Amino acid sequence: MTDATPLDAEQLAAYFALKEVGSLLEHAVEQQLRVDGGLSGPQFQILARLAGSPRGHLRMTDLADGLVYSRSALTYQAAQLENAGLITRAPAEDDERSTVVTLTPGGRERLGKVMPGHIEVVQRLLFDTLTRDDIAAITDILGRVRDRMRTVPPRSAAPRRSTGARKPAD
Amino acid sequence: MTDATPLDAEQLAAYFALKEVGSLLEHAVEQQLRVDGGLSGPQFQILARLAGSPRGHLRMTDLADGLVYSRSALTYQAAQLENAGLITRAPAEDDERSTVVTLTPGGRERLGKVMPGHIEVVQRLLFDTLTRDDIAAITDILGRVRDRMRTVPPRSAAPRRSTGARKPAD
DNA sequence: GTAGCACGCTTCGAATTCGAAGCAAGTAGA
DNA sequence: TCTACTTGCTTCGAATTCGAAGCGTGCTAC
Repeated sequence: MTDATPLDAEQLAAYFALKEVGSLLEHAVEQQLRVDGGLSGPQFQILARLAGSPRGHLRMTDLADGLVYSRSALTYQAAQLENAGLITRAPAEDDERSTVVTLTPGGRERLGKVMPGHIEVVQRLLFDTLTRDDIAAITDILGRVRDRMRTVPPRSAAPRRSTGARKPAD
Repeated sequence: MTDATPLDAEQLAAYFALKEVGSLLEHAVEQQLRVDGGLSGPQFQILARLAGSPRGHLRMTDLADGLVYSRSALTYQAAQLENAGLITRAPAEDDERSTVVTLTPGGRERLGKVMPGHIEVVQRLLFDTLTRDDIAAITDILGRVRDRMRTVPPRSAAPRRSTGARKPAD
């Protein structure tokens, strides 16, 4: 069904803009986090999610579901954060398999230290340029896209043409 | 969380939607590229930029400017692509310092092999959900944001505080 | 012409990512 | 209870990223 209809110019522009903005924003944010609080982007996300949860603790799986990282990367970062004293890890009481991650006071404090700068960067880079209508528009549009992405099957089916990938990357 | 002039709910939603969509799209695309043509995202970007340039060749610096990677990562990926026979590298004639990267026929072919699938994925994930108006809207909005981001100084310029008082995560 | 600085790219070591494989705990069916 | 499957997390090795340092080349002032 999808003919090789190339993306038209409008679409290409939208696609590139999306990718570029995402990357630039991410870079700027990571820079700020590192300078202000010695946190990496992933680490900040973990702490932020914990802070946002009712009791300041979540299972590893719950954490992973919200993030885009692999399980193993999460394990790695959790270990880093634990070493830094920002979180603790303990087996869940009701299920020995699960690991419950808890935000320590130190973790909460660190988060408080970087939040103002974080907000400032996002404000300056992203929202200073945008009107409320703009914000509403992209929230609506990207929200729909996100739901769609979470729904659509991961396309394990190869495309019809030139199956084979006959030359691995070497 | 604290109330230190936080982003309001609208802004937060927009911010998260942006980050999430960017990440999901990137992951999906990388998956497809690897399956269809054994290319990584960065590699694809390099080839695509070369293909889009008038003569199929660019200096390393020109390449780097368009991408978000560090110089060293670009060098690494260029070496990979050269080994795979998809590009060549040669010193520039007019400036011995510069390296000119050229797309080989093989590189062009490889690009042709992955493009249909690439387009399909982007179509399915991103544009099937969007109307033309949506597309125009995000192109306009994100285009403005991108220009802004490329312009605004990296924030170390204005507040020159904390020359050495920064504490790494340890 | 030559010293000094700027530029373009590469090399280096450390950190972080991923997927696959491994291990322990839970669950269901006999 | 025993066996097999599922689930949750960690470990492992390879690949990729980054910034700092290194090395030629080009430019400018003297």
